[in-house]
Amino acid sequence: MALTRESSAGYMTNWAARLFARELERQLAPSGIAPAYMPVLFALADGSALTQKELARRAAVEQPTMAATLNRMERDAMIIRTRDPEDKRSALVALTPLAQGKIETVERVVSAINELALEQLVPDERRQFIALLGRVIRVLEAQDGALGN
Amino acid sequence: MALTRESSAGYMTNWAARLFARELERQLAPSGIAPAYMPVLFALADGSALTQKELARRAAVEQPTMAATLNRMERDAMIIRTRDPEDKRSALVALTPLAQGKIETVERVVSAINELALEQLVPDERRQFIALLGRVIRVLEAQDGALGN
DNA sequence: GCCATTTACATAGCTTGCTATCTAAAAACA
DNA sequence: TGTTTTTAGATAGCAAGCTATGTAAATGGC
Repeated sequence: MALTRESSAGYMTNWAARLFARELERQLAPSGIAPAYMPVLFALADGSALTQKELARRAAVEQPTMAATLNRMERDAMIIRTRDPEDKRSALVALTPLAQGKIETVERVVSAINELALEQLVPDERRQFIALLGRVIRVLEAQDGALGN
Repeated sequence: MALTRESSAGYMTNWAARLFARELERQLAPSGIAPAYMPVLFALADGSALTQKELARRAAVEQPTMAATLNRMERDAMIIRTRDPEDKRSALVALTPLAQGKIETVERVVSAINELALEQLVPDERRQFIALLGRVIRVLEAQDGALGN
């Protein structure tokens, strides 16, 4: 079978992800929230404080990626890092009131974009889409875990 | 309804795309081909020469992104740019024999990764997955086109 | 024929991802 | 106790995406 971009799951997934990111960035811009801040925002929304390592795990990104994201969030006054007295290597990250105050807006934006993206799909197809993505992710995660890191 | 990453189409799509990219990079590394080179490789595989603008359109990336990709490909001796005598603003891009010689390998790698990613899905589900991605892309592209550029 | 507009590309600057590698603290163990 | 190993983060360096903006060539009116 012909290998066209339209029939390559990887190419299509990358393409869709870039379109999601563009739209998200556009809609989040006024709030001062960048897309990469979102997993951190949601993880700490309940007022808890977590380590960088735990945040990286939840966002499914590598440690240096999370370090850079937290640096930008700190610059933008979205988080504060406090040295962990129990373990001097690590810091506990918590949201500032500024960030707390933006969570609802972010949730609305995310819902709106998901709604837009899926607007041509009936409820059953939406569930299917999410479920299929989940199954693809599980396979690729297993592969990723199998070789190193 | 709860807004968890597992139920956000955007988050899941981004996650899947990153996993695809990691695996692709790993498997393409020995060949010296970076993932972003692929759309260029396939567009020029027949020996034709295209402008940067046309390559950007086919890869669905912005012009400066394609410019940077072509710079890296030139550095890696994958393409040659020849000034277009008809239009002194533009250059025609063609693959070098080095790049031509890698196309088959790249095709094999792409097929293998798509096969891996979809290995848990039956043929019908695979078609569904690609089709749903296509419909999501179409909606987001329309939105993107509607506001500027 | 000349000026205004459009077009093709270049460049600057930023985000978000990655790998590889370093440092310092904590934990394990001999 | 002292040494080795593991763990948490930091840092360097690169890829690949984006927007905004600049420049030079081509095009389109008038």
